[in-house]
Amino acid sequence: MTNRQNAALQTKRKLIAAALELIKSNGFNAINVEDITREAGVAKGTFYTYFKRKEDIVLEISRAPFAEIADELEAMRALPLIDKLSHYVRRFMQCVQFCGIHICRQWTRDVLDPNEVPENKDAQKWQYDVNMLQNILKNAVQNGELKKNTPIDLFTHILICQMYGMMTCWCMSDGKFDPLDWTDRFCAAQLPALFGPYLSVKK
Amino acid sequence: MTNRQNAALQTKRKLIAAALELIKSNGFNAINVEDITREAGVAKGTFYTYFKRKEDIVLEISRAPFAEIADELEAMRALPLIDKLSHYVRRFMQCVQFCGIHICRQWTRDVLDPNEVPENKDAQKWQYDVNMLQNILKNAVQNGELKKNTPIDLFTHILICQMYGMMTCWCMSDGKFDPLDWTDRFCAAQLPALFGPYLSVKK
Amino acid sequence: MTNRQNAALQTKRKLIAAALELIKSNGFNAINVEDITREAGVAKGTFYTYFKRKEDIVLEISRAPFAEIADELEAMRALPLIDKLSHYVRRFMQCVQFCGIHICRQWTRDVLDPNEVPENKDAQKWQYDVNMLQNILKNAVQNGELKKNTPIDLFTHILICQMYGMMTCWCMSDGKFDPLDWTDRFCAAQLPALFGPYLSVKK
Amino acid sequence: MTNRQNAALQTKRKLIAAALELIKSNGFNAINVEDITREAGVAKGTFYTYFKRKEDIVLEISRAPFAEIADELEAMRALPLIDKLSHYVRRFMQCVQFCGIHICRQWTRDVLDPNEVPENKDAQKWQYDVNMLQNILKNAVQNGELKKNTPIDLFTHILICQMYGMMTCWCMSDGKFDPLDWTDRFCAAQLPALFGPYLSVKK
DNA sequence: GATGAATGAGGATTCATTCAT
DNA sequence: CATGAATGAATCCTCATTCAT
Repeated sequence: MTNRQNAALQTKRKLIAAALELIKSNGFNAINVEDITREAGVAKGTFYTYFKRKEDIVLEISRAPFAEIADELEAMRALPLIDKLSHYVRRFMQCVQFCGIHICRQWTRDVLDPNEVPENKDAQKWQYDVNMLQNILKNAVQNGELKKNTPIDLFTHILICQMYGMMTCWCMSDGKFDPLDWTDRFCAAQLPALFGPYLSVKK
Repeated sequence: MTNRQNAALQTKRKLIAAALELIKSNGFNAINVEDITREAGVAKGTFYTYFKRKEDIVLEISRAPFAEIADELEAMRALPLIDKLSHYVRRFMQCVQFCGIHICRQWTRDVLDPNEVPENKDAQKWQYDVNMLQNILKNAVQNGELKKNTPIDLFTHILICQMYGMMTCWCMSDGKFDPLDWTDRFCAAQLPALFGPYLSVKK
Repeated sequence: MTNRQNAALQTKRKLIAAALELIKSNGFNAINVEDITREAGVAKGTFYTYFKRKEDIVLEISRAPFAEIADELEAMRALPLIDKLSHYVRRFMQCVQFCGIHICRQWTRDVLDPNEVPENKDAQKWQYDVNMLQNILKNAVQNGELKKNTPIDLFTHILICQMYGMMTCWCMSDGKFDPLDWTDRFCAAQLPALFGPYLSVKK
Repeated sequence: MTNRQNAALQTKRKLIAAALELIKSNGFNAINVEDITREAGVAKGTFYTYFKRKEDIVLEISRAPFAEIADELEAMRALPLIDKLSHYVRRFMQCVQFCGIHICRQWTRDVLDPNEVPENKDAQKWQYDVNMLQNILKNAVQNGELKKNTPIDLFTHILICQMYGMMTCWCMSDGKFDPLDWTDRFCAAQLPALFGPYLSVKK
């Protein structure tokens, strides 16, 4: 990578970091592009060197934290399924909290100009999360931890709804609903009940 | 009711009906107050006779359909708890679909001017839904259908999260996730597993 | 007309008058909508109550002066054709000068958003001018002043080109070419030469 | 010419060709410098190696085609004046059509920053065309084809206006007015009528 | 209660141009 | 000569809201 390319990468990172802080504190609508560039220490126009629209930086912000989860799962192969799922859900909700209410709210925003955004970005995030969860369960079936007749699709969607539901409750309850608090209770109450009948007997 | 009052009520209904259709089709941000009044056949200023702010009509839109659910529950007292809950969840998701993605998205919107809106309206809706569900369970305990040690609070929040989660999946999956379809599967899979241990034995 | 309608009309007139002066002095691109409204003594947004786009006021500006010419022609029925044409050309060029170089230049501007402007406004002005000239000649044939075999279409276009050509020379010569000065010389040199063979012999 | 000079010349030609096509298709305002360089296959900054301002490429585009006309006139010395003029006018209008409506419109544009453009470029083009036409007539007087009392100045301006007028009609009629079509009719109708009295008798 | 002209704050976005590499 | 990241000026237009009629 040349020096120039490196400098450009740094500029983009500064913009993302600045946007994360500002949106967490004030909300997406309450800040403008100039706020972001001022905080990042670059000129206003520089924003548009890296992002086509103001909205585009939101997805960029949440990409890095969630990407870490995937890495961690690799390291947890040996753990029992229930623990692995608990960990995944907990980490997911941590990322949600890290991003903050305002960024989560933004995920469900109107897609402003569907004509110019052929691939629906919201759908992308949803599909990405569905896939990751599905893989965890598929692997569990493959390595014999779960029985072959486990309804993977159903369980995947139950868990996704639970996670997105906690996020939405957090956003709509104005903070009354603490997602990390409930995450543990939900996992303890539901995961054994749901997966119990499909766990292979360990010797 | 005088003629004038009646005419006023009609005007308000025309505005709500116009707004529902326009927001469902185009999204809240994509339409303006003039669009609504034009569709309703009244002058722009008339909107502000009935709503203090543009945002206020959103809650008004969703009020009526959800209010019907409460009425129906009255009529279902005799049903077994699982059936009652299944019915409630299904009806809730029907209302969600009736309101449309754009209005659901609006529920999680930033509160634009917190100074002027002392009571957080988003929280109100969330609290309203929590309360209704909680009452169903409390009644079940009171009439002996559920054991006294039933973790009502936990179950209430699990169900609320499931419903809001389905709604959010619907919004974020761009239609791929069919909420009514999954509602039935979720109820069939989860309600017996969760509540089974706490149901009183019927003689 | 009610008082409110009357007040609205006055507002529109103030905007047109302000725009004429500002564009004549500085050019269309050099001024912005706020300049116009400030000069007219109204709020910025008021401009858009009367004009959909900034460009739209240009045609409005030139409408009134050219409309006067049509009225005057009525009053000149009795004059000989050559005099009538001379008068028309001269009055046309006076209107051109009245509007100023900047507004004339604007007539040939790119139509910014053809999708939203179904009827090409530039073509409208050109067609309007062609029609008026054509009518003068047609009437001359009808009342016997011109022979029936007069090539009306050719003469109409020659004259239109001459007038628009003087206008363009004025715009492109940066003032060196004086349109009114040349108008008289052109009329004196060309009108008799062109129309002479087709004028009916007077007794 | 060194290799480097040659490469530079090629780059400039690519830019001019790219700009011609893009402006013809979309108009000067609708394209930006990056469009031109992308089409030409060079970097954005390269544009400014060859042109001081975006506007400057417009005159460069039209220079080559019109320069050809001057060369052709040399070769037509022997032709009778009327034929020579007909040819000139026709070739001029061909160049106008070759450049396209958008570039012609650009010729009458506002001079954006008069302070930095001491010599008015629009005036230059107009003066250039006036001079060329004037020379044709002056030569005709010198070689005896036209009488000494021929009003050269008047005829020059009549013809210039006719040519610029056809161009403007073309631009303003949105294509309805076909300049080449009318060129022939105008020349046939006007040139003999105007110049007839001043042509020297040939033996 | 209805009207609709007037208000004016508000911000994303474009893009010509520069200049260090 | 070529590059392309960075600059930052420039402004049109929208639209929620008010209020005199």
